[in-house]
Amino acid sequence: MPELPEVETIKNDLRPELKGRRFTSVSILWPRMVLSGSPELLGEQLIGQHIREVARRGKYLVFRLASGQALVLHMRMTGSLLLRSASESSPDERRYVTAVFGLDSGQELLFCDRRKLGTVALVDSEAGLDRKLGPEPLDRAFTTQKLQGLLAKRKAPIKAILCDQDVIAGIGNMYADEALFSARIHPLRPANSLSHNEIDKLRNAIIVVLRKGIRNAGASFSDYRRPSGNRGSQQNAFQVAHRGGETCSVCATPIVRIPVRNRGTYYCPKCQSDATCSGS
DNA sequence: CCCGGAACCTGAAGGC
DNA sequence: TGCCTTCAGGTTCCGG
Repeated sequence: MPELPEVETIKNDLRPELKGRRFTSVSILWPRMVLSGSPELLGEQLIGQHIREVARRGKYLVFRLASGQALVLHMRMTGSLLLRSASESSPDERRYVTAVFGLDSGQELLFCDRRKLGTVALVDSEAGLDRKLGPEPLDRAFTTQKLQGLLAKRKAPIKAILCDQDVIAGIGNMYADEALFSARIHPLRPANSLSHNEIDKLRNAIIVVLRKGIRNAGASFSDYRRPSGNRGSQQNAFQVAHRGGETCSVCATPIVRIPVRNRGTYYCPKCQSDATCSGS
């Protein structure tokens, strides 16, 4: 489940390898992953193009091309990117490959995706991404005041709002739970019920939790791998995410799992008091 | 506009 | 052992 820290790690790993490289071949094994036109057209337009920059916006990985176009990839839940010398990938790695991008370095970029939900699109501009995504939580512009504005008038559970890409770009199920635990806020609290102090704590928690995730190269609970094939280590550092039944590191109360918008949500019932409490 | 639920996707895991 | 059900969660769509 690549969220912001996972995609950021992929970007950081790929950038030095791919910057300045040229696409020499494109092979789409799962046609439905291509959102822009046909797989054939994607290949036609991509082959020969140089990669000017590797970037990230929210959970999207963006290859900025010399032509001004951009190749935009999304891993969804089970997607990963492996960078391998041509034909050096193992059968295990090949098993779920949905696309192969050949490069003039002799390397191959493999899009691996067990559930085939990942997507790729060649776009003329990144403006479409900016239109549909909220602010980057690690930008300076993501202030407490900004977050307060985003949460105002939203009465849905704060957990659901944090995962809404229109509100903030890049936070998903795992890091939302971690940020709420760190800020000691119950996941079911209506977003507009948070006090200014709580919003301030939440903003700081979001930033700290995401930065820690990046420092640990992301969380490899299931399919996520770095382009080298290595795992991240953030899964070992989570306080509550995917830790149902284990004891809270602060108060030893068992971590509870509840559905919020049909998503598994982990929290400490003592540290994150209750949903009706309006905080201090 | 806002909210919640369903659908999409398919392998893994667990029950019997 | 094997069949069946349930689960996973990012995004998109739809109805209220």
